[in-house]
Amino acid sequence: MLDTRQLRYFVQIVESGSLSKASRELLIAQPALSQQIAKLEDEVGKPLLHRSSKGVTPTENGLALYHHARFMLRQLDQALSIARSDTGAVQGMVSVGLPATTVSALGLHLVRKIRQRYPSILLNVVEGMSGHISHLMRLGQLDLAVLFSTDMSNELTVEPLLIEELFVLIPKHSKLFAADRDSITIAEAAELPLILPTGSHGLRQRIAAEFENRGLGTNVVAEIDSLSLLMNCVYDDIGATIKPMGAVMHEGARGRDWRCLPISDARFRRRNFLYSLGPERLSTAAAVVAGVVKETAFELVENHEWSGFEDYEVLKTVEATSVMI
Amino acid sequence: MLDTRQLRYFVQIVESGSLSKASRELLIAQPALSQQIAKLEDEVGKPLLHRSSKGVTPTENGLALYHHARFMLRQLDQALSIARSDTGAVQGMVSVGLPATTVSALGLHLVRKIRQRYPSILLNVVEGMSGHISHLMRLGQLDLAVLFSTDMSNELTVEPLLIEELFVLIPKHSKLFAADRDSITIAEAAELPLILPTGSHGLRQRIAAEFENRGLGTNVVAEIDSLSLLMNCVYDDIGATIKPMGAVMHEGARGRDWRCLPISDARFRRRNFLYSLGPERLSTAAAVVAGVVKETAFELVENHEWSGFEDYEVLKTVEATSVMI
DNA sequence: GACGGGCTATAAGGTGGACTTATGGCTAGA
DNA sequence: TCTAGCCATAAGTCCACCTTATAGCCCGTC
Repeated sequence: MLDTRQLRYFVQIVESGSLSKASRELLIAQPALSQQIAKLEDEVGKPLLHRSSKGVTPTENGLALYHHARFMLRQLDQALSIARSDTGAVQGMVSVGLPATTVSALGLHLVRKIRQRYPSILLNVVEGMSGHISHLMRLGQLDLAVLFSTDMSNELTVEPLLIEELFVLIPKHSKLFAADRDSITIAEAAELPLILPTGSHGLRQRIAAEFENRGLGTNVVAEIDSLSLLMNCVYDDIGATIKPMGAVMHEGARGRDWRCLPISDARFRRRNFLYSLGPERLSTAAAVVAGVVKETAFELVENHEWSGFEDYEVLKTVEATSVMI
Repeated sequence: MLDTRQLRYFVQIVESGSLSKASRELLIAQPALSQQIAKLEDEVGKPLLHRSSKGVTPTENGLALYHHARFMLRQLDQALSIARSDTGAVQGMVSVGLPATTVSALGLHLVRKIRQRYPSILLNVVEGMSGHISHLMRLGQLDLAVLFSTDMSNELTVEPLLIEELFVLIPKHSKLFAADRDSITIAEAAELPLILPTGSHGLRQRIAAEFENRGLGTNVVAEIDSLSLLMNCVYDDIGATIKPMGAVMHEGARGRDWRCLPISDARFRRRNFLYSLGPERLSTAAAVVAGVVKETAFELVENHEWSGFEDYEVLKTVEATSVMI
């Protein structure tokens, strides 16, 4: 377990460029520094410094640790001053876990709003696959998370956020599907080469299950867990994918055009839920951020700039072709 | 100085809701925890826990520290794994200091590019007034910074980035200046009520100096160091301000319209420079980010979506009315 | 009301980690 | 060759963090 003292010493050594100089600046004997650095290197398992008669320079591993250590020491100062402040202001660190498509759909608007309304809130957005986000939420490492099911711990609060529809996504220039079609059947989708998340992921499993239920196979040509890499591969026409609109919302700005084909006979939909820590552990700042998340989601639904986002309440009247995933 | 062990104990206590339960989970005697928490409270100077016979709950200050501590403990794990990794990949933490208007002009594009091209780079964007950014750069707490002058330490590398023009900014609905005018003279600007940064800031001083050189006073009605607050006040028609285009670049998305009046007889321009740590301390990741910063700036200049950004090289042929601030 | 169990705080003692001084080996420059 | 600067290792000291012991408060059950 890294220790702040070790990090402080290490940063000073890298900046002084020498153990003896650092020892003078820290007012500590040089052999103590030598021992502490040796101990740190043992703990990391790699050499962190090149030693010479002219002093020390960091190795690549040492340099990586140096930059990280510097950031963290700054965070420690911030933590102290925030913990010391008079309460009442809406401030502090709030950690929000968002799946990648949700980051694309909501992230930028959320960050803007928090920044402009609550400049004292330090917003930490953690992006990951939903399995990973739910793991972090369970570990108590997040204040808020957007997830797709309601099977989580009783200690967390959960409320519905929105419903998103899934589309078959291919690049505009794709040869995989007739250019004049603006929707696709589920049987046609099953015939396409598909790029999906790996088999352990919820979305993948439920799509596969729906295909099976209709006697269709899945023609998965690649399994990729990184949204940006997955979208890059799809754009190379390696295969199609099935994702909510969030996956392409900022692709236009990158000069990439997409076709988003609704599945006409089986409209795949996915519920989004907002999880938060229970009230006794939820900070004022996190409660505020939760409100802004909900507001941002509401605006996404209401302004209709992008299709495929629906209010959670509206879908109480269920379409015959709707498939909840 | 906060210590990681203290933070680890504190987080576990808050999550267990009791010192005795936390001591069992950490495999440490309860009195040791009691002493460490008392010590932490001494250091912070505020109570962090409410004690009762049923256990403990965090105070507001305790809750703020809890969330911050959790984030930092996660960062420690990340630091360890990054320091342990085999080198060669472009990864690690990179800290970039950007003034507020530069964040507006470049920040979102920069973050997008880094995220998509180098997902292993953890980009830490530090926003502040340029005085503060240059202070952090001098302290060695940043890898890169965008600043407006070249009078910094010899140990840093500096290169020109772009030139931005300053405009008198008022809301579209403003009564401060005739609605049919699309430029303003410097004498007219001096007559306006102005909201500027405080007197110690470079921009403020240079604007005041240019006014004085022409026998004009400055009619400053407010001094505000926060760009968002300053822009809010300007939008309330309290006064005008003088800023680069970056100050309004994302205001349209908030439903706020602005008039950006070039000063016709004294075109205020400001050079932007990119500072970086010297080569022996610049990580591969930071060098990569520097390249992306330059690329993003270049695109801003080239695509002409916003006026007032010029390539550094082009302005070697100097306009008669140009005033370098 | 008595008892037991749970809670946190304080005191006192022990020990190992973090410091110190001492020393040695290596390199570079005059 | 000598001097100065560098980092590493050894041995000794001391103090911070742990331990056990104890006390006080509370709540629930009988």
